Amino acid sequence: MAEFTTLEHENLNSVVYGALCDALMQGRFQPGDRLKIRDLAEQFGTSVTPIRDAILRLANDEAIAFRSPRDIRIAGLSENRYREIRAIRVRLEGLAAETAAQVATSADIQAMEQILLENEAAIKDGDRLKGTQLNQAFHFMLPRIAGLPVLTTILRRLWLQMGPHISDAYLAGGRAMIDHHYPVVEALKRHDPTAASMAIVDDILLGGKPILDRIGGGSPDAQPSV
Amino acid sequence: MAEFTTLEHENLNSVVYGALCDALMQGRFQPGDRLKIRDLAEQFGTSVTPIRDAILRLANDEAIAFRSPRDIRIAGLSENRYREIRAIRVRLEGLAAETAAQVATSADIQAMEQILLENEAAIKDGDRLKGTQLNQAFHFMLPRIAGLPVLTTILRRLWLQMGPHISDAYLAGGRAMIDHHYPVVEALKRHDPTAASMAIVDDILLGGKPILDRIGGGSPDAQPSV
DNA sequence: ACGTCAAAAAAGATGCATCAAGTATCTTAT
DNA sequence: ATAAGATACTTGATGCATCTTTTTTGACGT
Repeated sequence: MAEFTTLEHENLNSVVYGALCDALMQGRFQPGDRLKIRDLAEQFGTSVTPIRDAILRLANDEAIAFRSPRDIRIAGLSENRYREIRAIRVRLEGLAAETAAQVATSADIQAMEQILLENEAAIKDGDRLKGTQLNQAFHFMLPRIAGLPVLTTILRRLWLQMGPHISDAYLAGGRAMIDHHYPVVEALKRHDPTAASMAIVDDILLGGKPILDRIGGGSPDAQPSV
Repeated sequence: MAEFTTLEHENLNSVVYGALCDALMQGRFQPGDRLKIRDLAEQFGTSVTPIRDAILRLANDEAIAFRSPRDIRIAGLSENRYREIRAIRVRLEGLAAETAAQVATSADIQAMEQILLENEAAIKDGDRLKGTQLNQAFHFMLPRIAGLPVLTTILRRLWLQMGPHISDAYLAGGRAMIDHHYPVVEALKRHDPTAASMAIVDDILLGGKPILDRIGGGSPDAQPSV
């Protein structure tokens, strides 16, 4: 029974949701920023209904929070919560990398190398926005190659929560973000699941260090769960 | 700045969402069942707005799908998708079990044993609904003990998708579901993270076998990702 | 200047009317 | 009797009015 192909009916609410997701992932919102339904409705040129729909979905994603009944804001991110998200990403992106290493085609690998190339250019140009986008594109390539749509959705949601918190810390890390990407591609080339997993874990933990430093006090990773 | 306590403003939409979530988790919907906003509005005694809000959230959770522009139905679950969900659960509940084993108090363990006790009784009574609920309660206890709220949310969403598909298969497995729970508690008692993780993985893979048999053809687990 | 409090403005929640598009039913001609 | 076309109905999407509560603002007193 069943197996519905999720054909996206481009509702207005989906359009608004997509636009807000992009904005969140690109760091165009700051934590604590307030969202007003009527203001957004005016910006998007719609009534308040599709905006409310999109806001509700984002709240369901825990990307935005209702601080009080009439106060919608970009959600905060405590150090503990960020550590939890990181631990989850380690497990899930590890799974994605393992699976991807087993099934990656040469076209897949070429696509990843293309992203790395463009990412280098973005870093050289100091294009913060493009760098952020390409970093995300790299990470989302793994579950896509692995053919894991559920995992992709989960990661997208986690990134929605991280988005407003990584923008400032991104450039602070310099090349730290992209340096760890090369071993991932190498492992995929060799079809080595274990190496691919270890490489992406390194990227999450080491490359993500500046983010943690910004959110928390930058204390050593004493947490057992990694 | 930041760190908003997610205080649930008991909106009507939250009430409806919670009720529908419960219904889904308890297997009170069948895959392909159609949902009608106006009908639900009448059942809940509200206008259509809070119902739409709740439906939209469930669609965002991918628990329900819009088959066509005016046709809302309980989502289907392909064998591949179920396998993916299972692989994700293995990783995430494994993480939860490891962490829980490190921090579990005697009160935590007592609570888990209490669930097992009630679950035994439910099986003896042939109370399918209660058995399903207690099985879920057991699984959600681990991330709760571990103090991993993000992980809890992810698992809840996965269960929302599985709910309509496990009800029938539950009793078919007989005691298979609860048998694998005891080693988990034993591992928690010994504060043995590895054993706890392995035990819960066993439960997911072996205890969940009848579900896979029902959804797919019950073919051997040839998939690499487990 | 600063804090307090009340009036005014704002804002999300809810309900409802209407729209467009699909579905079912009925009519009518063959 | 059947099938094609027309009509009526269903249904989610969208827009909007209103309600209640919150938030803001500004006057006032200290």
